[in-house]
Amino acid sequence: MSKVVSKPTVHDIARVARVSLATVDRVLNGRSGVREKTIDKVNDAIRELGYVRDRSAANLARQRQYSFTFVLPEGPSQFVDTIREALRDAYASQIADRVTLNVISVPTHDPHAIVRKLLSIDVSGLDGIALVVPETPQIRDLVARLKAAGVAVIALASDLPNSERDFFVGVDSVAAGRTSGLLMGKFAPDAGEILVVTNSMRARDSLERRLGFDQVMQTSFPHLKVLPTIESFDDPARMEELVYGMLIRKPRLLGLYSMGSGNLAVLRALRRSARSAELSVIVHELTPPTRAGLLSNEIDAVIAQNVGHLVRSALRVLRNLSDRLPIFEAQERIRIEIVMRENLHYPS
Amino acid sequence: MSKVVSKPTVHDIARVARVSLATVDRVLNGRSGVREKTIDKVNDAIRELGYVRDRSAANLARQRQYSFTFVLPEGPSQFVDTIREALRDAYASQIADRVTLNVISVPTHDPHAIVRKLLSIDVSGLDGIALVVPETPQIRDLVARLKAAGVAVIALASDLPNSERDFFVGVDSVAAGRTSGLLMGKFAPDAGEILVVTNSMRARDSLERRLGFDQVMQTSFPHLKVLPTIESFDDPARMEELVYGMLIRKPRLLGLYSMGSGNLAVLRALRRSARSAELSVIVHELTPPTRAGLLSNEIDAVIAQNVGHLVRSALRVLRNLSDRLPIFEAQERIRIEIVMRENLHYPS
DNA sequence: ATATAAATGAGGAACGTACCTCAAATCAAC
DNA sequence: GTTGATTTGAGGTACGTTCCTCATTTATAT
Repeated sequence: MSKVVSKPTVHDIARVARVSLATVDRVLNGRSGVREKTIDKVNDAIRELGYVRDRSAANLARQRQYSFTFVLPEGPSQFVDTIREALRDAYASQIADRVTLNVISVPTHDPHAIVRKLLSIDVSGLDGIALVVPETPQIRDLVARLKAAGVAVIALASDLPNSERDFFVGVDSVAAGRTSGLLMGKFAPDAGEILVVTNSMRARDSLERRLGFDQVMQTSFPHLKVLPTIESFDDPARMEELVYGMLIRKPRLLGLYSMGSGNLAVLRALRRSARSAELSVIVHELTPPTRAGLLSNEIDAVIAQNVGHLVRSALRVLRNLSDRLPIFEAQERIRIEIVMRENLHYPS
Repeated sequence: MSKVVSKPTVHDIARVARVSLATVDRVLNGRSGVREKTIDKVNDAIRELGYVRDRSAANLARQRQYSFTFVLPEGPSQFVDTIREALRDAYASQIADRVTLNVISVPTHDPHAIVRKLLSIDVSGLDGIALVVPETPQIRDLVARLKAAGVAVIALASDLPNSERDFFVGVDSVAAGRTSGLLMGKFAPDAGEILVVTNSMRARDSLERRLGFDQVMQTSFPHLKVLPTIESFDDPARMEELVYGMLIRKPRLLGLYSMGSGNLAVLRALRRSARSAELSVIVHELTPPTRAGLLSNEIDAVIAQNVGHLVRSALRVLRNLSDRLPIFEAQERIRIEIVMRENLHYPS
C-alpha cells in the first residue's frame, strides 16, 4: 500500500538528523566520540526514515574476507560426502559470500594423526574452523591451541562438549534417540523385543541416541523390551551376521533400531531373514541405501538431519564468531527430521 | 591448504584474457556483440583464475530494486500470522536484500471482494505478487490480468493450478495426505475406524489431503475403515459438537485425522470424550494449540510445512521470475515435516 | 581496394557504505 | 575568558561491479 520511493541512505539520515555523514557513520558503526544526545538524534532519524543498512554496499566497503577450514573424516562415508556436496552448494550461493573455504580430510580413528595433520595447517589468517572429529584429549588440546591462536572453533555434527569449542552445530543426539523411541513405540503395538545396533558404542552419538531411546521406551512403552546394543565395530560382514543371527533366534522381535552407519549390512540381514514385513525398522541418516530401504518398505522411518542446513548454519555461526557478533541460537538449531516413504521428497 | 591471495576481479580476467574490461563485462552479462572466440578467451581466463562474481558489488551496481506484494487472507489465523512473522524475519535478513515488501489482507471467502481489493493496487513498478487465496474464476481472471501487466505471479501455500500463475510455492497436498495416511496406518494396528474432519471440503487443500490419505489407506491399510469427512464450515462450536458426537457414538474409532484448521475445537471434543489415549490423532499445521497438543500427548503427530522456508522460497522465486532467471526447482520444494513430541524443537 | 558492419577498447560515472584525516566547533573546568 | 579536551564537520578514497559513450580496430562483402 505504501508508496515506494527509494530506500533511504546514510545521506538521508544525516540530512534529517542535521548532522554530518561522519557522525552518522560513527553512530551506525558504534564508534566512540559521539554525545548521547547526538546518538539519539541519529537513531531517531533512522527510525523515522525506516533506514536499513544496505548489506551489499556494506560488505563491499568493508572488504571483510573470511577464511574458514572444514575438517572432515576421510574414507568413504555417505554422510561426509553429503557434507562435501552441501559445502559446494553453499559456496555457490550467497551464504558463502566473501568466504574462502578449505576442506581437509583427516584419518577417522587415529586422534594423533588428526592432531598432527591439523597442526600443519597455517593458522595465520584463518578465521574459523569447523571440526567433524571424535572427542579425545588430544583433540581437546588442539581446540584450546586453536582458540589461543584466535581462531573460532565449532564442532559440527558431533559435539566436543568438554573442549573450548565456541559452538556446536548439529542435532541433540539424545533428542534424536528419543524421537526414534517414540516412533518405535507407536509402531510396535504389542509386547515384544527391540533390537538396537550400531557400529560402536564408543562413539558419543550412539551412546546418546541409545540413552534417549531408552528414556522414552522405559517411561512410555514398558511393554517393549529393548535388547542390549549390538556393535559391529565397522565390520559390515560382522554386522550382517550378528543381525541375521538375532533375527533367526529371536521370534518376539518387533523392531530394529540402527543408530549408526552400516545400514546396508542391516538391510541385507533383514532381507535374508525374510522378517522385514513384521518388523518396524528405524535407522539414522538419509543416504542412498536408506532411501531405497524406505521405498522398498524395508525401512519404516529414517531419522535425519538436513545437511544443507547444517553447513549453512556452520557458516553463519563461524562468520558471527569471527566478527564477535551474537549468535541467534534459535535459528541455528538443527531440526530432527522424520522421513518416511511418503514424505521422501528430497532432491535425489 | 591453498594460499589465499585475494579474489580475482574483472580486471584480472581482462588482463589474463588480454581483452578490455568492457569485453569482459559483455561476456559476463551475456551482452551481444562478442565473437565466439573472444567469449572463449574470457571464459578460459575465468576458469583459470577461479573467478566468482562478487555478489555484493554486483547488486550494488545493478541497483535492482524489487517490489513484491504478498496477499494474505485477513482475519485471525495462526497460519497467516506465522507467514507474517516469517516475512518480517526474511525482511531483516539478506534474503530480502533490495526488495520492498507490501503485505495486504483480503477477505477470506469473498472472491469478488478479493478481486476488487487487488485491482486497487498499483501495478506499475510492481515486480511480483504472491497470492494466498482460494482458486475461483474471478481469481484466475485476475491472475491473467496481472500477468498481462508484466507482474510475476506465484501461488503461495495453496496452488492455483488452472490459472496462469508462474509458480507454486508450497507442499503437495496429496503427498501430505499420503504421509498422514502412512503414519495413521502405522499407528493404528488393529481393525477399526478413522475419523476425518476439516473446515470445508470446498477447499482444494482438504480435498487433496483426503485423496492422498485414502490412497494410502486403501492400498496399505485395508483393515482400517475411513469414515466420510466431517465438515465444520468454519464454525468451532459445530466442529466440537460433531467430533464429540462421533467420539461418543463410534466405539471402534482408532484414529482422528484433522485436515484443516479448527484444531482447538477438535481438541476440546477429544478432551470431553476422554478417549484421547486410545486414539491416534494427526493434524496439520504447527501452531500454539497443536504444539500444546503434542506436548500433552493429545496429538500424536503434526504434519507441517516450514513457513520460514515457504517465505524465503517465495522471495527467491519472485526474484528469479522478475529477472527472467531459471528457477532451481529442487531447491524450492517445500518439505512435508512430521513433527512429534520428541522432535518438537522449533523456536517457539 | 573500398565500403560497411561487427567487434573491441578506453575511460568514466554510479551504487551505498566504511574508514580515514584534519580542521573547526563546542563543551567543561578553572 | 582562557585552556584543553571532546565532539562534530567536510571531504575524500576505496570496494567490485554495471552500464554507458565514443573512438578505434578488425572482419566481411563487394
